[in-house]
Amino acid sequence: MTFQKELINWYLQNKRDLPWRHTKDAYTIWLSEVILQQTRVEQGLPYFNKFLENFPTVGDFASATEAKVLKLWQGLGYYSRGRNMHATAQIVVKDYHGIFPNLHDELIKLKGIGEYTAAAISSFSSGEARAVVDGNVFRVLARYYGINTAINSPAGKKEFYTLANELLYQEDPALYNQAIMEFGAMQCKPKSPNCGICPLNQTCYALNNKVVNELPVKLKKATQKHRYINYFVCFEDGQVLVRERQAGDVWQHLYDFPSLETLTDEGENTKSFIDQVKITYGNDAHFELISTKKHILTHQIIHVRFFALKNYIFNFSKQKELNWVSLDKLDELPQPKVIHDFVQDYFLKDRME
DNA sequence: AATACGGGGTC
DNA sequence: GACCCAGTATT
Repeated sequence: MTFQKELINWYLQNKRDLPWRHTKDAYTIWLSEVILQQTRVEQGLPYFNKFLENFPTVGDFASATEAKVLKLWQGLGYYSRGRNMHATAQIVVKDYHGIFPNLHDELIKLKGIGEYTAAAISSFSSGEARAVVDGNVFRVLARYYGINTAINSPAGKKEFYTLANELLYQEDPALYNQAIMEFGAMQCKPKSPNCGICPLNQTCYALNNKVVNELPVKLKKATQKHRYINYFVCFEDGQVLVRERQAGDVWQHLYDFPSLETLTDEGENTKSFIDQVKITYGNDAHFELISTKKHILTHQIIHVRFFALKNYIFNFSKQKELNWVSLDKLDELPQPKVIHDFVQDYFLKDRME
């Protein structure tokens, strides 16, 4: 049997029953594909259901506020995906009469849709012959064909895309694309795959040459940066002072609190930290540590401290992103996970959901 | 060509 | 702690 037919045969016997596999609707498939970018199926699944419930059509998505979209996205990470989806939904309503494109060359123009997602949506919804190349496909091809070009180098990308499109099963691109990704996720797993039961084990280069654990090759990532963010929680008359995060950093357009960032782990009792607080919030400002948390992101390790702040002065005219909100309103705002956890614990733990 | 962008799961 | 996940956009 050919490589392609082995994969399809394996897929038909082993595939998971996933909701987006029951439709050819480009909008629904777009929802699933963007949600699943850099995200495991198990993590993305409840978000897919939530988005489809809240936004049954692309028109519903387009007419929502960005804050509503980000609130639904809360906890999923890589929030630009949500913001780009919102922008794309509005483009589709405006320029495509609300009919989601299903051809690669149109899809690739839209925000948040790159090579992978354009291939996925077009093949699944229109049957277009475009090979998907995601983390699973890189791994399956690298191992089976013994390719040691780095998958995150430009040369590697080109090489893998070329091979993937040569291998594409022309009779049913959608089925083959699903099959190779599912095979990578379930059988040809990153760590300790069970090669003994693999239908391709007789002809797999990596297995036959004992390099399964060496492939695929990936260039090492940069080291993580440590950051020290001190949040100041102001709570007066049932209202909390929140800050909408702006462009140029993580969590764009999500809400947190006024903060002071330090370059090193100073602690809250050093003179320089106390001076910085007084310069920022006035000489009478008083603060008290509530809790600390280490929050790990891909490129940074954020050491977070929460303080209760009293007797402060804010220059609201200079910081338009600051706003007082009630606890009910706060609960409706999209927040980074580290903030949401704090808010739940500190303000809302006694409330019913 | 490198880096930024989240959060969770696995070993 | 290191690596990975149905990647994309920006520099």
